[in-house]
Amino acid sequence: MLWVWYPTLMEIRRADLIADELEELVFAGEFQDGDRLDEVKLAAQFGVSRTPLREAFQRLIASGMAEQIPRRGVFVRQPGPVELMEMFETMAEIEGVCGRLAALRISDQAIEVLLEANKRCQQAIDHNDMDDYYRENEYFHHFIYKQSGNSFLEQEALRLHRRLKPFRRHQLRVRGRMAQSMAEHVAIVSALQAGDSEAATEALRGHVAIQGEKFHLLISSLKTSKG
Amino acid sequence: MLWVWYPTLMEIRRADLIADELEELVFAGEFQDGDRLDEVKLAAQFGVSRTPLREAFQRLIASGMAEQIPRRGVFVRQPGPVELMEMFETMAEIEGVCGRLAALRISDQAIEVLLEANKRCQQAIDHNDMDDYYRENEYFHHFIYKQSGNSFLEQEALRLHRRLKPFRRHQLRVRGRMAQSMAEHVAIVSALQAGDSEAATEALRGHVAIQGEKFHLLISSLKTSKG
DNA sequence: ATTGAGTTTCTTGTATACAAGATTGTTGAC
DNA sequence: GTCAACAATCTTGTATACAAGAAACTCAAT
Repeated sequence: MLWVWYPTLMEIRRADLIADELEELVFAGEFQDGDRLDEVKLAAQFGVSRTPLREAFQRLIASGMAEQIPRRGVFVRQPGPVELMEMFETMAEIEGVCGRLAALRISDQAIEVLLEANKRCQQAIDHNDMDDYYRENEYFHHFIYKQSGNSFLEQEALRLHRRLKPFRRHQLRVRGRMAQSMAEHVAIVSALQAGDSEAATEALRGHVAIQGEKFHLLISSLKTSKG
Repeated sequence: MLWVWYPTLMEIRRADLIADELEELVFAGEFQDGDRLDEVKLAAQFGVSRTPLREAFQRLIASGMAEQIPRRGVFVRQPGPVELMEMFETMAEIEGVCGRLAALRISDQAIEVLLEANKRCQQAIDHNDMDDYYRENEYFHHFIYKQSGNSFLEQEALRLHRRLKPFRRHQLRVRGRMAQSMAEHVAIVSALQAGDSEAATEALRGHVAIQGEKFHLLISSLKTSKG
């Protein structure tokens, strides 16, 4: 027998909603590294019982945002400077890989899309609209992940990209960073257009890695992300 | 006040044990793609209530081994041929990255360790001991992940390596594969020793990618993994 | 004041109870 | 026989109850 499944409200599970909210809270720096996630307090806060909370915890644990010690509790794990550097380096390498594969597989049509995206990035710079630039930049990168032609890799890249989001947010404030970033984008598209996988790898790796290299900026963003 | 924490039995949580067992069952091919994980049946099977099971499910879901449809249930997701190819390609690229960074950072002492590991690999070949070779090969790769000097990347590599384990298992049975694999190992160590990041990347990428290229073998291993 | 055994309280892990959506089965109209 | 409405049943999602380990507290001995 056959029936229809309406993909209307996919999230009727409070546990999922709570997991989302908790992730936001951790990203927003509402918790210090090592803070215990108090089941009872949070249950009261969210107006639910402990059950859905504990399911939500498992999601945070699996994504590395929290750690569970049996019979002790669940503790949030904020990445320290070293781990952050490692995460940025990994992101840079993975983006490099996406670029490599994209250079081998991208279509002319997709190149056009990237050129359009870059045009919008340039407009954002012209208007000095940082939020807009951030949005367009994100689109640019996500689109390249997709052009790797490997949706598994794409998902992994998206996952890490999302995890690093809160630490990348303030990077564009650095004087002249937007313009530099834009120039790198142009170089990236050129490499992709030329089908030069080497150049695409290097361009993307460098483009992302630069964000991880400002050690003091990272640390300060860590310290100020709370307020 | 201070107290001591004995890291004796870390897993007193039945939920964690069950998650491990479920992962094993999925890896072992006990479930078909799309099979529903029946809470009540499994609860009876494991001799626990639904609660720990549902927590275990979240772990499978987070690792992509199962999918949850609200109000419908949790369904196992076995990768099809296409996704498997993508996962192997991603693994190859990530190992390439590990090799690249390792070439830049590996110590002479670590090189010695790899040479020793290769010696043991060769012995396994001489004795035609496939299990032993498999074990030594795994050690070899894990050790290279570590030499990337990036423990975040290392963890990601380990995660994917583990996820692909069931599909790599039968690869060594291919005629002459062990010897070829061994030769590649030698080339990899040479590249690392020379500090040649390019060569190390290529060598590792090729070494892993070869496993994903036997499309029919993968498919057949998919079909026969059940029996 | 410090230590440590014994006790109390708190928290987690699991079982069970209950509510609501999803599936299946039945019945009657056509 | 097909289909639709309705009812019965099953399954999931959440709340609550209970058991046991961990942390905090008490208080006597030194």
